[in-house]
Amino acid sequence: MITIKDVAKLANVSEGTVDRVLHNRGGVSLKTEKLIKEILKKHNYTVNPIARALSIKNKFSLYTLMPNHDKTNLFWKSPLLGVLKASQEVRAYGVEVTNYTFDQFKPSSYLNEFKTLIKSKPHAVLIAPTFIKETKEIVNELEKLDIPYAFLNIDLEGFKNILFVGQNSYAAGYVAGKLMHLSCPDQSSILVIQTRININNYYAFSKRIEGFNDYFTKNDIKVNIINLNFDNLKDLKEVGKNLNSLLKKEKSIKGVFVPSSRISIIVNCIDEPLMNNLNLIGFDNTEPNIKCLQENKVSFLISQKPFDQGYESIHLMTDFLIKNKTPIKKIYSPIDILTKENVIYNERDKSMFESDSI
Amino acid sequence: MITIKDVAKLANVSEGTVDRVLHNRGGVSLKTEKLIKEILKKHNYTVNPIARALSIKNKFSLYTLMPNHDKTNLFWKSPLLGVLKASQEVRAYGVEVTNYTFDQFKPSSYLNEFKTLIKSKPHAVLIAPTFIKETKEIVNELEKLDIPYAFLNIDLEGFKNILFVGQNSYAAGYVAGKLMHLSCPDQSSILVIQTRININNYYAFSKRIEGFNDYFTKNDIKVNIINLNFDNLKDLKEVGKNLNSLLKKEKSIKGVFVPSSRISIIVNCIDEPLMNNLNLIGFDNTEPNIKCLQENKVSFLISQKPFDQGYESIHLMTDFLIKNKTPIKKIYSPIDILTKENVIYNERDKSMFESDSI
DNA sequence: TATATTTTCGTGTTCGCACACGTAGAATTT
DNA sequence: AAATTCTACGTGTGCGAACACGAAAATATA
Repeated sequence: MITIKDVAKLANVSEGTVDRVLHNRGGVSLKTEKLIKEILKKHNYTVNPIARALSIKNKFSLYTLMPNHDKTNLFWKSPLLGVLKASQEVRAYGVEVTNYTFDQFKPSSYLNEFKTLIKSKPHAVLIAPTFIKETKEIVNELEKLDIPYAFLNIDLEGFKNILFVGQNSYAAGYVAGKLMHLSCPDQSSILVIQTRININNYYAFSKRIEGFNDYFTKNDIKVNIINLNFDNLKDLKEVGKNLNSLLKKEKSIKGVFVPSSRISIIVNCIDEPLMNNLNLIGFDNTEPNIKCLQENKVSFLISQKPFDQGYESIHLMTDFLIKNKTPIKKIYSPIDILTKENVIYNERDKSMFESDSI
Repeated sequence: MITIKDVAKLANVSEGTVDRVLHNRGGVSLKTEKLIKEILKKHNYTVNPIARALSIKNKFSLYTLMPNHDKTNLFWKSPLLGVLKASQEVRAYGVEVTNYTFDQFKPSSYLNEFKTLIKSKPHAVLIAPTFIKETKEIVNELEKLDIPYAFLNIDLEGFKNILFVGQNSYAAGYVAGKLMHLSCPDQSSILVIQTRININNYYAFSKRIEGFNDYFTKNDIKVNIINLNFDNLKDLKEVGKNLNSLLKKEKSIKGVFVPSSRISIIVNCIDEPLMNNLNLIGFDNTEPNIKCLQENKVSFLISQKPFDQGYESIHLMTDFLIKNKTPIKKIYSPIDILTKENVIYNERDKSMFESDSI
């Protein structure tokens, strides 16, 4: 591994000159520049990222803004864990990550947290743009201040975010359609359950449903899709009543598709006897969802490596900050198909935490 | 982030003393040691891994030994790419990775390459233990020289390897069984094709078949499983003749399971008209296999993130070398279910190569 | 008490890179 | 010809940790 010093010696100049060429900071005559560049190429010099990181004194601040999580709302735990893990790793590179969370059902909370956050004048921001209208306002402010921003998990279009990390919702829904088709006999009815509790990032859910439906139409498969909306998932008794009576009435329903991470809640509303001939497909590997898989209550979960989403975002943003390297604009997460049999091999948040690998 | 210098100032000692305490190298009086330890804990000091890496002069050599790849044999390309990518990253940490490959059909090649490799007295070795007998010999030598070793992709039991990174073959086969069950109507016959060309790491393949069969027996599903062996996959015409005549004769065959990465070769042997009502399931996301998926010739591929296997092994071994950190003994790769619809989102070898992220 | 031996600790250098600062000599202006 | 920029480069310092060397302090031995 050749160093700047070595190059300098070879070119008969000082290290400073080589450095100037490397960062084309000017002040080098054309011929020495050419000579140095040749030597660099010949020995294919690469910076020692370690030394570089050590010597950079600039400290960067990176702020994240995503929904919080609690018992009933576990999805956002994973991205946060990924972010935290990556934060440890990039700290030594002079990047300080600070996390803000908001109530995902309150646009005002989203906006308020942002307003607090922005006071610290961050060098970059990573947000889960849960509400469209408020995101516009936020982005406006960011662009005014010339602060680069990236989107996590939710892929809003029409913004100048430098990066999106998350799943292609349409494709994920399409895969769900295929799995549903595989699980259900022909001519079945399929129930698609939306929960208005998520009117917020409605966009992703409707894309999933669009993909789901398209699978059947594009492949010319005849099914009867029944849409069901619940305004309030908190009132589980009410939900259960409606759901069970519908299932009793429509015996042709063989599949239930829940395009959100809340399938475990739905499962708990359905009477045991009705579950027997039902194939349920949902999203996301939250703990209760995984439990449903393992107890044979859910056939498939579509997952998206949320931990990795958080983890990778931070690393890519760090690269952007310390190397001025613009990332690929969209990083699509895998569309993982989880079953009872493979779910335990899918993710390992914990082991990643034990090993503070490089 | 508190530094050694800071701690030294707080304790009224020099940096050297703090360093001695940190590495308990002795030569520090009990009371100063106690004082320093208290300060370390109070400000919860953590080493700056960057600075540490820079100052460590020890160079470690890490050797890998895995099968080579060519057009007909693509599987081992991915782990190698992962290894190469990780090698770049750990180089700055003073770990030099050198790769040796062998002909996966020649035990002698395996052994010979090892014998060349071992002459360099590596600090650690990562091998894909393709042949059991020869592996015993190799391990013997390694243990005599006190060189730690890890297994990549193939999980041989009864050895003192510090690490295994790869898939649980039994579980992967079990998942394949489930998918086959989903795809085929009840009472079908299912063809399981083994290729003796792989008698070598036969172990993994037989585990996959065991898992596959167990899925049906444990779930009380009646199928008729037909086993077929081909001694020589090179003579494709011969293979095609046998295969096609069997398929023509046994109309009940609705599924074909190939527990190796060679399903694309099998696909190319089957006559188009016979493909129609056939569900094929194979292993590994090699380029030809992916093509088969996309052309609707194969229903599912079970994959195992081979790139990541290589990538992670190197990082874990590096941790082991430079931090004396013994990794978790077995790192199981995900059992990815690939379909036409989700395959493009599954892996991104290339993008990982573009971004030389930290 | 004087000398020898440990124990305990400070100093200085090194790793590779980034960057502020300084300066010799060339080029230009007056 | 003197005074002034400019150009092109060298020097020095710092980042945080590791470690070798050796000095001072503490203890042991005579």
